[in-house]
Amino acid sequence: MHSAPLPVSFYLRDVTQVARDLLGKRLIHNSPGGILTGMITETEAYDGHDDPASHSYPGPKPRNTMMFKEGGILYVYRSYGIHFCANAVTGAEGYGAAVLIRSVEPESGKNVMAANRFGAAGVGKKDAAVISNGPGKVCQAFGIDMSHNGVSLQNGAVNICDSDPVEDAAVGMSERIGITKATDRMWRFYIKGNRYVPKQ
DNA sequence: CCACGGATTGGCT
DNA sequence: GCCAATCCGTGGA
Repeated sequence: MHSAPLPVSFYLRDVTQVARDLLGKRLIHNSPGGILTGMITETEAYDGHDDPASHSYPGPKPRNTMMFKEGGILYVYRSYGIHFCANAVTGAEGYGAAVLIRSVEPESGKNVMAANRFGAAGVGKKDAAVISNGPGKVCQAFGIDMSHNGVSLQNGAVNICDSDPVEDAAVGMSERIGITKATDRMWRFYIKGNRYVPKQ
């Protein structure tokens, strides 16, 4: 029931393995509005070497600094000038890989998440499936922004805690969404049939 | 200094 | 299905 944050060693493995194993784990944000938790239902791997789609591909830059830290921290970036996307950094110091959290199934704090997404007046008036079924939506619902870039996932306000593994038969794989490079790699992982996972 | 475009989303045709 | 919104890192002049 009460599970511990995943240890740093969990993240010091191949990024595709971490992306797959993060399915079913619990994302937790002890936010100003209350404790928010949800089960990770969809991820994508971005490698530190030979992956043109990765932000780390051009090498260390001001924006991607956190990707090159040791695994087990959060990398947040602004997408299309409007949204934020959250990643779990993986690999050793200097490697430059991360797992994008694309969708989450809300567990605790659903009303706060709905308020974060739609405003207080929108709570209870929108289809729940649309609260966190995309990377920008996850960050908005969970109240994650650039202030969380680089925070530890073990002992800060944002954690990822252990939970029951998802069996192989329930894991779907596909090419990554929304990219134009290295589209041949099947580095998107999701829980089949989950209503918070789009494009199945 | 300036121009370009993206790991997205939601609204309109 | 198409496309605008909107920021800022990055790269070329």
